[in-house]
Amino acid sequence: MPRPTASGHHGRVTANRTRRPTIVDVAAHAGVSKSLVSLALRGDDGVGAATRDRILRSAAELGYRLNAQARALVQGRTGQIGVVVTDLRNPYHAEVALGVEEAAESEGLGTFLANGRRDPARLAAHVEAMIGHNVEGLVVVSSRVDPDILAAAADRLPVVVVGRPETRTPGVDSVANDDAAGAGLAAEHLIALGHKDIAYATASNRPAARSRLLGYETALAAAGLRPRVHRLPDAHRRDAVDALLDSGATAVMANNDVLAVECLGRAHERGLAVPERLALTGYDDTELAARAWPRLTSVDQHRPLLGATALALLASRLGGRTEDRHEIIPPTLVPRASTVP
Amino acid sequence: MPRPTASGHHGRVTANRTRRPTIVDVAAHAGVSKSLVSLALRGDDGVGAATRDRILRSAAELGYRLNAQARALVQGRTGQIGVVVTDLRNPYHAEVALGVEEAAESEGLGTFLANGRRDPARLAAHVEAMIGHNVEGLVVVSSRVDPDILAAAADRLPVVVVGRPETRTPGVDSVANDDAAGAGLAAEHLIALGHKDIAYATASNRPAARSRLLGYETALAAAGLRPRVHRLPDAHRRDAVDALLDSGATAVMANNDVLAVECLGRAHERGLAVPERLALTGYDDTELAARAWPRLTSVDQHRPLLGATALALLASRLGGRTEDRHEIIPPTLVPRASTVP
DNA sequence: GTGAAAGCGCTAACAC
DNA sequence: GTGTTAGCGCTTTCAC
Repeated sequence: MPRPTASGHHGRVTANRTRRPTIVDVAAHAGVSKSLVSLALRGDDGVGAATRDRILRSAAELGYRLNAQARALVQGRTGQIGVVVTDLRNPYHAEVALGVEEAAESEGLGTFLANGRRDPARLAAHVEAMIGHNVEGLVVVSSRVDPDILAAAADRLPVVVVGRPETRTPGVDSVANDDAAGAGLAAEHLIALGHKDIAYATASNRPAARSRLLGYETALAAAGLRPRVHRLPDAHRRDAVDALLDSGATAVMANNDVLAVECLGRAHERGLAVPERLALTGYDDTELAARAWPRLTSVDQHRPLLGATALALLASRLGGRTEDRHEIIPPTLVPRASTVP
Repeated sequence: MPRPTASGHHGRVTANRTRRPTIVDVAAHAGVSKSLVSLALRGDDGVGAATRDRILRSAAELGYRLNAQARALVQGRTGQIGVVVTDLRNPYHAEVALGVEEAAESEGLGTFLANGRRDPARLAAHVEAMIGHNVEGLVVVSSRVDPDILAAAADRLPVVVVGRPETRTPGVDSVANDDAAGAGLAAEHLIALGHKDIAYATASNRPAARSRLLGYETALAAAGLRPRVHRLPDAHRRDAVDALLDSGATAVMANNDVLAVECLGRAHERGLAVPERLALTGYDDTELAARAWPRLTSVDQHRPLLGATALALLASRLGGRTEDRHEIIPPTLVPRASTVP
């Protein structure tokens, strides 16, 4: 196949795009061999200063850009890690990803981000695609990826899951917030404020929700109080919230901020003063909590730290660790006006 | 360099990772040539059924995965597009990206996502990195990328900006919400409700904010009302909001939902009934608006559509279009309880 | 200092 | 049907 004749044209603001220049083009332009170009571009000394300048000038003039894939192919490494998240619309995931990115950046690693959009099949496909793109490690910010997929991935590269999957996968590290402790903090906070009738509201029954429930029950038991759990399913949410508000509880711990804010809105509509008649706590410390009125007491899982920890686990695997690790990050209570008048 | 001896081991749940198998390994395992493996894996007919089965079985057994980079190198295309956003923590960006992704997926294109974290230098670096990874098109969900960077990128591949940059860059397509129309909708809504004293609140003076202001002023002028603009800088926000609430306005249009929710909270604190004493509108129709109390009237820019439109522009450039296009998406008013009792 | 040559994993043209 | 070969853009010995 004859090589397409390189046109002399290389306009900057032209729709007339030319073939992407390679080091061979730069070499020809500068009148040297292609290996010299490679060395010069990477700043290797062992290239004369004059030659190097000439090469760099040629590269700039031609608009040369390194082809990362070609380099990765020969070097056998890409310097990239993959981050696959359940749903980027959820700021929780976005902030964990942020933590991963920042930590990766300071390790000199790039990040490919993929969004599963809540579809397990798509999540699995993204995991596979990441491996296909030769990432050097994978952070899965999701509790919905099939363990088989994770195991297969972990057979090729370090994999760490952020969150609480239904089961742990051998060979896969994990990082999670200490849900039981977080719920305990919120419960103890309410108990300390003198509440005797504290209800727990959740829409989910997944591992994280179960752990939080456990923390709630433990704290109440320790104070000799009776736990009371309300399921708030997506359907009939309104009725379930009303039932909760009518239950006589003076405080409600919600499994997350969205649920809490929903209860808050309904309390307003029914004229229930918050926190005087009803104290409310959320979980996650999202923007929603910080901007609700009254501002919502919540539990901060330290999302960026979750992400940074995930990257640290990846790094230590890359450094040779072989035994599995499961990190638990202690959360923090953020008291606000929804509990403290 | 002698090739590392391929160990026979290929355990699934072992930390003992082996060299990644290539088509050569699969070929050896199946007792055929590597080209036959390549054909079989891509489902080319011209491979006997029995042979193909044997090859596929070998591939599965070895845990073979296609090396996307190697394929891209030889094919000259990656089938990937790049999406670079200002800040993924902002759900606006996340949802635009979502729209791009979905549209790309249905075109058979994969997506690399990169997060600029509000840093123009990092945004620029991501744009460059995307080109290095040989994406076939680039969507920049940001109004902060230097025009020179965009121009240089557009010289190599199709580039479309979502949002309102300070200046348009020749060779770069764009998609934006019709800010003036959106602000007009909100203003007309308030005017129709009988408000005579409508203030406009903004913290920004960037192009999008300026367009919204223009739409506001135009609508008020048409109704013979006097416009009144309040700047709410990040510093002294509280005082500025108080001044706004004390100004005698019966309605406030905020430049975005965050600002609106801030005014809303302060109104609650000062006992101003919303919407009876003060009507409020936001912009963006974020989750914040939908969950505030009372629920906030806002303007929906149709974020996923912005993203999908960006991808359509990319696709038509890839199809050969050379003249620039600038799409404007009409927004929609979402009336809620913060204006309508 | 500089250049020639081999090879990363894959595809595609062409022979057998 | 099947195998051989060249080559994508780059890095990396190894000679000169």
